[in-house]
Amino acid sequence: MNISEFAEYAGVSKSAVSRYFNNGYLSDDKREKIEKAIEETGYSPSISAQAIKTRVTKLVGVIIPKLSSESCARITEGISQVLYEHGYQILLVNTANDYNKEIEYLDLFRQNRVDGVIFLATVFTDVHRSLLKKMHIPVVITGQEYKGFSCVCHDDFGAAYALTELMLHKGAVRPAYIGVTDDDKAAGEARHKGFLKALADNDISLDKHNSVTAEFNIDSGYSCAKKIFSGREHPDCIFCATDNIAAGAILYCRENGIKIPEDVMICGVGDSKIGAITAVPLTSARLHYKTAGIEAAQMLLNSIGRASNVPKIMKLDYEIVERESTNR
Amino acid sequence: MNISEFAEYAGVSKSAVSRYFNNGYLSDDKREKIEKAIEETGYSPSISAQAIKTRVTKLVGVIIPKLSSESCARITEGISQVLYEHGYQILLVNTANDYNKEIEYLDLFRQNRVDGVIFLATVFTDVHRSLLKKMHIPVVITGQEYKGFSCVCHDDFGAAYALTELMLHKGAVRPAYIGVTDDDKAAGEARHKGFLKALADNDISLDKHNSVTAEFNIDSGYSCAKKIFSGREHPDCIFCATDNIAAGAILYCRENGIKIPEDVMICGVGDSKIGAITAVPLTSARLHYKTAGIEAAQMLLNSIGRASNVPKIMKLDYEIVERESTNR
DNA sequence: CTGAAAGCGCTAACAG
DNA sequence: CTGTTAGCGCTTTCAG
Repeated sequence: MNISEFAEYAGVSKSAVSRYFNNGYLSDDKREKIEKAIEETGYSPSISAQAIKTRVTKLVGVIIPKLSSESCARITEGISQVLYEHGYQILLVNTANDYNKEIEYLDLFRQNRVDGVIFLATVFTDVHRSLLKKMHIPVVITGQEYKGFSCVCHDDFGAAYALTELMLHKGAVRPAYIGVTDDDKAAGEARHKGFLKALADNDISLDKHNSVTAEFNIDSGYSCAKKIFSGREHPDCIFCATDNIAAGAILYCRENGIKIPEDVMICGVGDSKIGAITAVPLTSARLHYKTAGIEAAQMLLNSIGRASNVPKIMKLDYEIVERESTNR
Repeated sequence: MNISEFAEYAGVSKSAVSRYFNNGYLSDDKREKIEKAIEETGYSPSISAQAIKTRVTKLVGVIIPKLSSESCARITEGISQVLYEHGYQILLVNTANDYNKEIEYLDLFRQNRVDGVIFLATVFTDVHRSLLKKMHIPVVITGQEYKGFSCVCHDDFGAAYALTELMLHKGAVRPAYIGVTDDDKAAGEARHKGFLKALADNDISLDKHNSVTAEFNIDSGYSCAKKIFSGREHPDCIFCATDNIAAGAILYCRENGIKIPEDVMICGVGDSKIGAITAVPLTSARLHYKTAGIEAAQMLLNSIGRASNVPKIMKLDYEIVERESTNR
C-alpha cells in the first residue's frame, strides 16, 4: 500500500498523510482519520522513497574488524545505544580483518546509502587516507588517532606506561613484552611506546629476546610466552598488549609451574571479562570501550548535516584494575 | 551527481547508464565511455532510488539481544559472511535484552526498509507471534524452535543430556543444576529437560535445593554456586546452562577450596573461549554458533523473492568437548 | 541495440 | 490549515 492508496482509504489527501508523518501541520479531524486508518491497515511510509526526497537515510555505516572481539562488540553496543535514541540505525560491516573489505565498504558508503560512517580502525594505509578524504559524509574513526579526521580513542600510551610502572615499582627488573604489530598504531605502537618509556624512566633495560610480537588471541599469547620462557634468563614481569594475550601467557605459566605473581607478574590491557576468570586474576587497564562507542556516535550525529566539520580528537582516560597477577 | 548529469558527462543517455549498472544490454562503445566517466567522477547510482523502483533493498534486518555475548557475536559473524557474499548488507539492531525494542523493530521491518529478517530470539510472547505472522517479508528465527516459522537452532536438549550423562557415568550421584529461566525455550527449557531426562534415565534424583536459576553471566553463576554449596549436602556435579555461569561456579569453588573435578565436576554449554582459560578448563558442548548464522542467512536468502515459503527447521548437532572440569 | 517517456512513493513549495 | 503539483534519481516499457 502506498501513500495514495492509503490517503484514499483514510479519506484524506496525500499531503495530509505526509504531514502526519512529518511536521504534523494538521487538523485534529484528519489526524484522527489517519490514525484510525493506520490502525486498520498498518500502513507506514516507504523509507526509500522518503530518502530519495529528503536525502537522509537515517542510517550510519559501522565498519569493524571483528565482531566476536569483546572490545569491538562493546564499542558497537555503545554506538547502537546512541543511534537508537536518535532514530538512526546501523548498517553493519564486519570485515573479518580483511583489508579489502574495509576499502570496498568505505567506497560503497562514499556516495550514498548512509548519512555517516563510524570506522573502527585497524591498520591505515594510503588507500584509506585518500578514500577517507574523498568521503562526502562525516566519518568518525574509533580506536585510534588518525591525523586530519575526527577520532575517539583511548590513552593506550598512558595505560601501558602506568601498568609497566606498576610492575617496576613492585620490584620487577627483568621485564618482557608481548605485543602486537606496530602497524596497529593504538594496540601496537602506542602501548609499545608506553611500555618502553616506563622502562627508560626507571632505568631498566630490556633484553631483546624478551620482546615478541603476537596475534590478537589466546593461543598466540601462549606460544609467545613459551618463546620467552625458553630463554636463558626468565623475566620477572610481562606486559601483554591485550588481555587475550595475557590469558594465553597465564595458561602457559600454569602448565609449566611458573608461579604468578611470585615468579613473574603479568598484566594485560582492556579489562575484558576474561581477566576476571583466568587461573590467576589479571591486572589490566580498563579502556571504556562502550563509552568510546557512545562518544563516537554522538560526535558523528553532531556533524551530520553540518556544512563544515573541524576534525576533533577525543581521548578517553583509562583505569588501572589491580588483581592478583601483579599482587606482590 | 545523479544519473542525468552523469549521462550527460559521459555523453550517453540515461538509459544507457541504467543498463550499464543492470542488465548490460549495451554496445562496447558506450560501455567504455561509461567506464571512463565512472573512473573520473566516481559516480554510483543511488541505492534509495533503485530501491524505490525495484523494491529490493539488499538489506537484511538482524535483531539480536546482546552483541557482547560471544554466541550472538559469532552467529552475527556467520550471517555477515554469507550476506556479504551475496551482496546483501546487515541492518543491525541490538535490543540490549529489551523486549520492547524487539517488537519495535520487528514492526519497523514489517513494511519496508529490509528484504528479510533474521531474528535471534530470546523469549517469545503472543505479541511476537502476531507481529511475526503479519510480516510481509521472509523471517528466519535463530537459536530456538518456534512453531510455524523457519528456524535454525541447536540441539540444546541433546547437548544437555549428553553432558549430564557424561558426569553421571563418571560416578556422580548428587547432581546440581544452575540454569536460566524456562521462558527461554532453548538455553532454558530445552537444556533443563535434557538434564532432567538424563537423571531420570539413570535413576538419579535431584534435591530441589540443588536446582537454581541464574542470569546469563559470570557473577550470577558465582552466587548461584554459593547458594548451592550453602546447603547441607554438597553436590558432586553441577550442570550449568551456559559457560559463563559455569565460569562463575568455578570461581566460587576455587575461592572456597572446593576441588574440581575431585569434589565436584562442572560443565557448561556453548564451548566459548572462556572455558579454555578458567582456573580448571571447562567441559562443555560446542554449539556451532557461526554455522547457525551461516545457515540462517542462507535459508533467508533462499526465501527472499519466493512467493510462498514452507517453514523449515534446521537443527544443528553439538559436540562434547571434554576438559579437566569433569576429568575424573 | 537505443532514447524518450512514464512512473516508483514520497515531500515540499505554492496558492488558496 | 489544505490540496495540487512538480520533482527526487532511478528503471523499464515502448517504439524505433
